[in-house]
Amino acid sequence: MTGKEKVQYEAKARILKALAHPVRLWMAEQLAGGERCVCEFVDVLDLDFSTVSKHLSVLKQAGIVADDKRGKQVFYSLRVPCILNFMHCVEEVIQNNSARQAELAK
Amino acid sequence: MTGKEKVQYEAKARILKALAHPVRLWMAEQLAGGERCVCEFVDVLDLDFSTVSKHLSVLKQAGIVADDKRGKQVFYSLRVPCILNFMHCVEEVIQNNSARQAELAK
DNA sequence: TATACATTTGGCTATATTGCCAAATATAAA
DNA sequence: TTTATATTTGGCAATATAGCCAAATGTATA
Repeated sequence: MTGKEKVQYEAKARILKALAHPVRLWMAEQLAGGERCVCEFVDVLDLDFSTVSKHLSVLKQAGIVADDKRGKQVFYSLRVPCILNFMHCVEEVIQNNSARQAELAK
Repeated sequence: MTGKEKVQYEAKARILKALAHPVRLWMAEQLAGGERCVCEFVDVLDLDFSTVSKHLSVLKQAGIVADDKRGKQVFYSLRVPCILNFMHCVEEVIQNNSARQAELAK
């Protein structure tokens, strides 16, 4: 792995890492259905307001979501919908894993 | 987020997390070109043998790669090539981020 | 059998992440 | 202007991750 490659893969990994948390992943998928304000997530997520805000901040830093302040609220939206295509693949991995588990159990 | 959803998103996040490291991401892409033994990665990666082995173990646990012991060597291969499709999207995020940075700098 | 080679495992330290609380900030309403 | 609401920020403790070393395991070769 060359020095240039290293930098590139660190950048890619940063983006994956931003998505690699159950709450952030769920939020990203929710945003595919349209923008949401922080409070809407807090209502559903049984997490501290500050925790939700920080998760969204991680997604924002990574460039995955955009924020838009309107009045007292901040609305977040998905900047890169292609993110979601990947989820099919992740689900495929999970299914393969289950199938293999079942095979081993036989 | 319901209890069932929570479990599902934890599973998805585990898979993303396995990929969310520059070395593991790079190795996964390398494996798209065909199987490699641990020592081949060690030669290129300036990391301890045990570190490389553990990274591959993380990918294996996640179901992303398969291992095959032949003689003294263990060969790893990519179980789920669709993983790589996602990289285009990640690169798109990176490009958007650069473009936005450039716009802000103006 | 003894030895060398390829890999994994256990253990340790350093660092990063998560989530809560309290405090700060910003904006609208009274 | 005071107050309430929405959000962010700073800081802390608990937990997870990364990478090294040393030791254990498994397999081929001498």
